[in-house]
Amino acid sequence: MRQGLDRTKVLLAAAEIAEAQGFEQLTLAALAQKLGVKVPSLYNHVKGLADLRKALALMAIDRLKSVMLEAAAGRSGEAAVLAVAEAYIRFVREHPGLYEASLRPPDPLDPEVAAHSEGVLAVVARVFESFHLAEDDLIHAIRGLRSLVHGFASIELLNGFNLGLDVDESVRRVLETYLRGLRRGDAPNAT
Amino acid sequence: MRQGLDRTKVLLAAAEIAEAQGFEQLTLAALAQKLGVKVPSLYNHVKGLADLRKALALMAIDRLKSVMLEAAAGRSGEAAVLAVAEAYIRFVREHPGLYEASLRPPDPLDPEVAAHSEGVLAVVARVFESFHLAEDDLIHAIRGLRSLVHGFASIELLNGFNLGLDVDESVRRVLETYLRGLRRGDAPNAT
DNA sequence: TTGTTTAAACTAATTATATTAGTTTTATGT
DNA sequence: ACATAAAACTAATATAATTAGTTTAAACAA
Repeated sequence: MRQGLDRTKVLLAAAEIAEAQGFEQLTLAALAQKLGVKVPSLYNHVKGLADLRKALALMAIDRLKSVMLEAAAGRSGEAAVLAVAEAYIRFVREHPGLYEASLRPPDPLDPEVAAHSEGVLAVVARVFESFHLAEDDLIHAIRGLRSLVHGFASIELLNGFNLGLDVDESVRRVLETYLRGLRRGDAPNAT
Repeated sequence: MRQGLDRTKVLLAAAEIAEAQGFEQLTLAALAQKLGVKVPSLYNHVKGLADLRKALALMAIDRLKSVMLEAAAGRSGEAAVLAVAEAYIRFVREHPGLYEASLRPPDPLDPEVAAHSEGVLAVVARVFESFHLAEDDLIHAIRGLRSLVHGFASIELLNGFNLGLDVDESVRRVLETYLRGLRRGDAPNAT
């Protein structure tokens, strides 16, 4: 039976499975069933599971970049940093399966994956522009913000925050704390 | 042929595979081969792959807690926080396979896993004691430090820091920035 | 020492997944 | 109407996990 599939439809269906059932549950078997097709037919559209996962990672990275860009639009300074960070965390909450796909491409060193990731980094760098940091300070600051946001989102994803305290409040506080530290000491401390 | 295996030997061999070849490569097939035994024989010692992964997660969490405790010994205040955070990051660098095992137990909500994780949290809480934070502030501060440290270590693990700048320097800077922010504003900002 | 018991290992079979090779079918365009 | 190319198929292979049931060897008791 002809289903009229193409690579895009396959990828969208894969994303739906990852979203609804988790990244681990995305198998070619599940995907073929969802599309009403036998497993080998998928090979007409993707080269295999690895190719599928890589494509999904690229899609996820691009979507993340989009929501970050939207959050940054029309804002500057600390407000922009906060908005971007919160958009990132919201994305992970709303699309846990996709986010996991973005973190686990078959080969993290793949140049194409790296290039798309750079795009996300560029947004962060842009948002820090108005801070007028020295080149090295800027890089350290970006690494810190990335760590904070990725770390927070990942722990939330793994159900790591067991205590009852409001998580959104934590996001705000933690970001404020980091920005406060940045504000009063972008130069390294003499130790 | 009798190999004289027991659960402990099986777990240690599993840890070695995870360390040397990565968490994903830890299969019952690889483990059986390493131990000179057929796959089904492993079922005399572990209930299956899920049980093996859970046991490995518990082992990893406990070892992480140990290195954190050692780092905290004899220190207090910010020095203790820094030492614990750096020990955490060092552990992830030296034992990436085990760390990944600690992050991906078959069921993250399993009570036993949760209990061991609490142990790690308790170390962080202890190290923050001398900061004399209000209860809520303490929880937010812990969440922030965890996010920062876990985020940094994970990104490093995924080869996410592509730029050439020294990563150890980043660790120091980022932690200092966070602590500085904490120092000058443990009460929430009026917004 | 001999015999019994138990745990450790085995063989055999089942299920699920991914992959490759080679074939049929169907839509499209000449 | 026919040729082509893409999309789907069947069949077969390989790897992994798991379960059931059997053999074997070590440990212990009579």
